[in-house]
Amino acid sequence: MTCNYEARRRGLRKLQLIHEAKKLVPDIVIVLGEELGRFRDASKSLYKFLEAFTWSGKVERLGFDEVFLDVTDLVQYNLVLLNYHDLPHSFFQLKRGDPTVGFSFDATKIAGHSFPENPNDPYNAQDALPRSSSALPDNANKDPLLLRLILGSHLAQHLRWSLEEEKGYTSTVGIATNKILSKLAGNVHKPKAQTTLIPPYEYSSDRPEGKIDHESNVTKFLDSHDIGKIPGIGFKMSHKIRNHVLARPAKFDEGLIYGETKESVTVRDVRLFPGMGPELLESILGGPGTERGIGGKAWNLLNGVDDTEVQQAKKVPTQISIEDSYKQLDTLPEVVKELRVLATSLVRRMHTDLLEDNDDPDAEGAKRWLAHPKTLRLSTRPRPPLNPDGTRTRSFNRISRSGPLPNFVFNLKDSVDAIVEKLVLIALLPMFKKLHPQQSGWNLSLVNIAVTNMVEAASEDGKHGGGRDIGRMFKRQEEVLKEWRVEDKDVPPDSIVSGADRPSRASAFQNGGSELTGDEIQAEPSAGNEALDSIMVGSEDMMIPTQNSVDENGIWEEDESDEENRATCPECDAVMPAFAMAAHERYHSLEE
DNA sequence: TGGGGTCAG
DNA sequence: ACTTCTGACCCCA
Repeated sequence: MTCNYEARRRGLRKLQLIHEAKKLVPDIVIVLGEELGRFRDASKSLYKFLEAFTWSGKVERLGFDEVFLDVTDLVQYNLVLLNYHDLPHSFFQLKRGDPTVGFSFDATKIAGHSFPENPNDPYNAQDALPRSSSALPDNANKDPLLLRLILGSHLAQHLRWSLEEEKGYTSTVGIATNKILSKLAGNVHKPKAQTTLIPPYEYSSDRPEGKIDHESNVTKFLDSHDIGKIPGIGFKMSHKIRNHVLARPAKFDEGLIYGETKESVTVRDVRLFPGMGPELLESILGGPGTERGIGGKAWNLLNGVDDTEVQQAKKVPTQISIEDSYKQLDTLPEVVKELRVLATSLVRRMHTDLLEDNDDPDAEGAKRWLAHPKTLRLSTRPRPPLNPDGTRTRSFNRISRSGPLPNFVFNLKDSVDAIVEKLVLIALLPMFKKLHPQQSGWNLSLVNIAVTNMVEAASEDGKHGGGRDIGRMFKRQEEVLKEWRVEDKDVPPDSIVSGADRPSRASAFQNGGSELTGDEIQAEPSAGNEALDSIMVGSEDMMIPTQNSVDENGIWEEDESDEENRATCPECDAVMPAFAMAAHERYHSLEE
């Protein structure tokens, strides 16, 4: 999968085949499996550490070990603060208006590496700087961009140094004016180094006094990159672009399996291809299912243009998922076992990532949910079946089914095991059968379960100093409740459970209240003959576990017989008609 | 919203 | 024999 830098020094690469690696380095240590928890913790701590330096909170994570920082505001502030009479002895303020927190630096030099490394072309970085002797603030405007990047490079160096001091992590940084350029600049010198892409960023030809034209360093930098190396241009898109530029499809296909091509097509090759531009790229990359405006976007990337903002730090993830892969997963008992394992991790992850310490003394629990995922998804990757007869093998990777996440998972009084047990029985297993109607022969190589569709809980702030934000709470209530609104009152209760994959909102429900937790307003159940409906809220959309049989096609079937269509509550062992299980489960979730 | 695709580390 | 375990965002119906 991957290897550390120690191994790379010995000639190993990531993605290398194990037998190759063993040949090269017989004393290689191979570690099977992973332990992501520690990486997640390290990542979070790293991220928090860097976030504390920013003023804007613009800290965007890319995976576990990369992060974009938008430090435009710090740099701008310190640019204004510079004393042009003595740039070599500058001070970078890390806090606004506090000259005591920061570091000294030489504002006439880039910290660390630059691209180009030794700018000895007519555009000399040093020449572009105001001279300390010239003493004219006007000169500072000679090239403010260079100064800003110099400031950025010193800030980066300070951050890297602090990170190593305080957290023990060495790091690599790229400094430029946008995400794509900084990311690529960061690749130039690794590990444990930094690279600043220095101006000019723009091509200029109309210099006075007949001076030589100046190529943009952005173009110079990007041109040598293989198109597939440009962030945002991945496997599929680089394939399409390559095919077009080389004007022939195959031949190099084997060569690029691991992303390397014999016949590399560089950004320059693409950029200078006859007629190349956003329109041609749109025709190459566009089509049904592709991103709108992809041609223009790709063209921008090839030119180093990226106006996407560095995202603000997010309080809750949009999705949490757990997956594992298997040599073979073929029987229902095995599947149930693995679902239990995965669901246990998932519930634990929900607790660590979505639960916050409750500082409200009125609240009954010590923890509160930051967000409630509304949806549960089960995905699998069936191993593609071999086709001896020649019929087309469909090339899909993963298939999935999703449905409402039952609310009992938010119950903090139940044990994780009890929650997992119910989740598997009531939600995951039915979804699995929907996903794999065939009773056997799935040959699964992967199973993933995820919670998505986060509805963020009203923040704690609303209730302190100034009272509760009623309007916002009603708005939230509206959002949370809308899926339970009465939509089709004419559907008789019987039909609720009659079909396994009945559309989920065919029946009429009013919220019973308990999917809201903690401090939230609860809905008033409606009166009268809707009383029955009102308790049947929660997971009744899902198939109810029953005694299943298999029809002649090997399809899962719900048993129609009333006698046998019974379910046992995993919690209290009560036996009841299957259709009542959802309501019963709801009852448990309401228990104090 | 559900299902799927692409891209990323 | 195109990794694994994620997470973000986009498209279409």
